[in-house]
Amino acid sequence: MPGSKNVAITNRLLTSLPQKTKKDLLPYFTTVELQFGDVLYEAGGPIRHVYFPDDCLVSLLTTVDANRAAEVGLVGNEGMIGVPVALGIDVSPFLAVVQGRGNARCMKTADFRREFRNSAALQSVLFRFTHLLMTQVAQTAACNRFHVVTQRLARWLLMTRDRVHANEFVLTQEFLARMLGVRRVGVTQAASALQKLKLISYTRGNITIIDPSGLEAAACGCYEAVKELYAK
Amino acid sequence: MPGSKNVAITNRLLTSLPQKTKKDLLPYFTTVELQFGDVLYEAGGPIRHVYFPDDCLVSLLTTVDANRAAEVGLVGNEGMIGVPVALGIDVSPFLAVVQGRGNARCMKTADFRREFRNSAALQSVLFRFTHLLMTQVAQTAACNRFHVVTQRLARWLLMTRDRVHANEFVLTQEFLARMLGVRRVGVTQAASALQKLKLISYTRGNITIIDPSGLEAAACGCYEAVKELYAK
DNA sequence: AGTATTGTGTTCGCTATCGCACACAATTGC
DNA sequence: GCAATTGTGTGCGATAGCGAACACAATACT
Repeated sequence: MPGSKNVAITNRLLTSLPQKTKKDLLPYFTTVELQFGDVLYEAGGPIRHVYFPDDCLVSLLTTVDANRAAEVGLVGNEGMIGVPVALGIDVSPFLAVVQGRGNARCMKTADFRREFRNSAALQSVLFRFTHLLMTQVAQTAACNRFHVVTQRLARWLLMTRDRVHANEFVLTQEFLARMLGVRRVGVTQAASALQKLKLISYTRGNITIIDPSGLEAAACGCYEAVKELYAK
Repeated sequence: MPGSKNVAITNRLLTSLPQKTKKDLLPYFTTVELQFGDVLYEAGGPIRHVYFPDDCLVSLLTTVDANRAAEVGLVGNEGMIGVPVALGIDVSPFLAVVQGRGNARCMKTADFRREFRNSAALQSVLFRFTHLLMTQVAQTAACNRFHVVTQRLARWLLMTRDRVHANEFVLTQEFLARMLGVRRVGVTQAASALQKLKLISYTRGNITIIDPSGLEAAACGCYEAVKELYAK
């Protein structure tokens, strides 16, 4: 944990806080650079720290057995990792894995809990985010039920785009398969279909969104449904 | 809303509250008898009241389009309908439909919000339930992804059993199909398979669980995973 | 009693996805 | 520079679930 404290905070939950609240919190934060694949919480494991992403991206996965898991939530700088703490719980139901490397503000759970109790502003912001996350998870449940891989892949790419604020990101089909809970081959086929439509292009370990609005059309309505809620 | 105020409260969130908190709340409650099919909230609609089921059962559905929806949560007397209110939101992301008739305690959202602010005990209990609901929804997302209809049906029957505290309930395959987000025929086949295994039996509009533990074995692990969490 | 409605069972062809296996290309490490 | 590893493409048969259509049984209506 390098002591680089003077980098600007871009996490939107934090920036939306009143100055005073932010000042109170700052002393407890450390800045960490999260790496691709870092596991922040195991499923059913303790929540020792909470994280506010600045420019990294974290996936929340629910596991059904040893080698099967599906992403149920995706959190970037619009949110926080460790929502259960806001609800008084310090065990994570999810496996939280870093999907896009970058910085995050990190705080010990105990410190956060104490500050949280004392700040109505912080509570308000976090409860709102908790609600959004719940909605996102629920939409994913329905989406998993009804939509085909190509649509879900398109949705996933768009969600990621919104959170990393870039049209290009580094990830393998193998990884995508894990997130979507499908075979790697399924991703190859879906991605290849999207590429044929000139919506995306990809090379080894790298995907670029060429036509965002076209991709939206190829995605299921779940993307827009959730996006609209986040917009508020 | 008949003024039958002197029926014993059996909702477990309410019974777990300290006497004083309960006393404070009571004046604001009315007892309502919810009927099968009653819509408590539309998806995206206002939350005008919150409900604490005594012996009714409510399904939370996420819709993906006009005629497709899937159940993402099931709430009986262990919970509350209107969780977003605890998070400061008064719009429901879910369609909330009464699935099993019975009584519930009902309170105006505004009254509840006020009492909620003033009671740490109430907050604690409800935040814990919010967390459980989040977990349940997430498990459903993964379950929808990986498990076959027969397993999901078994899971659903067991979850319902736990919430109505009975082995027999009134519901049609058509209804089950809506909840699980599959064709009615899919339910017929799954139910018929379970019946052949002597785990359940059913007649027109009526299902009986014959062998609960056998049914657990036929269900996916999602059932137990969530049940264990609720047990605490 | 007779009719309409509702609930359940069955069949048909079709598609998405699965699991598996193998080929090949690009990158990494020595 | 060569071998090992990693990422992607393709083909195979199998299967779960889909949409649609139809048959029949039980209940409700009048």
